[in-house]
Amino acid sequence: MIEVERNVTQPPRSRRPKREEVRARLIEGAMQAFATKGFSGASIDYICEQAGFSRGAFYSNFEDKDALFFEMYKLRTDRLYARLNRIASRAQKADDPLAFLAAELRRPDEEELKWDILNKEFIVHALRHTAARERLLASREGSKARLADILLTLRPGLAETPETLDRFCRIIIALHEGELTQLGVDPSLKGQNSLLADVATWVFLA
Amino acid sequence: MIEVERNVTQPPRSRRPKREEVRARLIEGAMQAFATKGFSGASIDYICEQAGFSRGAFYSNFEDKDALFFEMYKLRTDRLYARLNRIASRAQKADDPLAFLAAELRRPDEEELKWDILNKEFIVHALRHTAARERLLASREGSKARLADILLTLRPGLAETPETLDRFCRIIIALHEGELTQLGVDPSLKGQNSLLADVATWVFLA
DNA sequence: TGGATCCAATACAGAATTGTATCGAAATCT
DNA sequence: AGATTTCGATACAATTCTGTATTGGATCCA
Repeated sequence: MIEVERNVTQPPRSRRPKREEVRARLIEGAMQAFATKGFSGASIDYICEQAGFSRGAFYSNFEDKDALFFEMYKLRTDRLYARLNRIASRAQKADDPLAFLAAELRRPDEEELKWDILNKEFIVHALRHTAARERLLASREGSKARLADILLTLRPGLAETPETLDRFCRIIIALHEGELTQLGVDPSLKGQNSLLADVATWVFLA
Repeated sequence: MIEVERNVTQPPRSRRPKREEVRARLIEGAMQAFATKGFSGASIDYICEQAGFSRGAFYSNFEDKDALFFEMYKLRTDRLYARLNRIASRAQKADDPLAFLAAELRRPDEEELKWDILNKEFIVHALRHTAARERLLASREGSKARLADILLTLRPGLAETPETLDRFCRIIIALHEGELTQLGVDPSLKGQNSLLADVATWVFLA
């Protein structure tokens, strides 16, 4: 085997990734690994392989697999929040904000479906570990609050009945997650309309 | 150590459990094990421990962990079907069949919540393994069909629009599963009314 | 430039897990 | 009863996984 010659003219561009990048790539690799093998099924070795590092990098950056799992979930949550905020700001300007919201929440990106596996993975994990469950609960309460904000911009009247508002949020979340499950199990449903949209129109009519 | 004396008068009652019982107890133990540790997290050793047998019993009765997992899920499905059939027959006689159905589906038995973990566990597993996904899909189509039967006894008119009927079923399932998730993550919700009931009344009003 | 520091890679020990081979007691058959 | 079959328990070998200790090259600083 002949070694590929290095480009000598170029400055010795940092051949070692920054620590932050190593962390980020490990988290990315963990997403991949957990999505394909599940939390317990993904060995630390396998995660590192996905990320292109050795276990040394892992143990230098994380306490153990749990820690990495939590960081991964946190990242996922941050992105979800960002997305919700984006939707909120755009929904205000939309012609029919309601339809816009339903369509937007539905959008079954491949990316979204992959994340949904991670979401479910974290949920089953949380159902077994109290610490994780409390984190999950807090995170979900955060999402719900953001969703409530969105609803309030659409129907300001709901502010008077926080009880009902909360119920609406829970219904939307339940429908959304339930629909994602169905889509995951039966990909042929992708073409259909969103269940959420159906119910939303009915409910708001009533 | 002094050996405990045996009761000599009693007939030598069969000291070895029947094969069928061994199988059943292993499956029961697997439910326990998968619910507490997850599929990959539950070692065969641990499963056998829960069931009170050694690995010899396991390998004598099942090919591997996957096989046991499928059998367990099958059992779960059978029980769910039985429950749905029971609900169906009782719903027909109820004063307000609709409310009855919602209340019945909701009922957050401890047992039901524990099964829900197994359900989710199987779902995440199925999202990763095509063979499992197809089994799961078939099983869920079965449940949906049974649910459709129930709805038809309540609203015979729906038979004319199978499209809508299917949609109703999917909505109910999505709401139900979504609500179980919320209950699992936040047990303090147990006191509240069923989301399903709310939506059901609204929808059927419309 | 030279030394100190950082940090991912590697080596290693210990534990856990899986699957198979074997054993022996119990059940069944003749 | 004696022989045979059944089947769960045990022993064992091979593999995998985890966590720690060590190493060596890259980076930073003076």
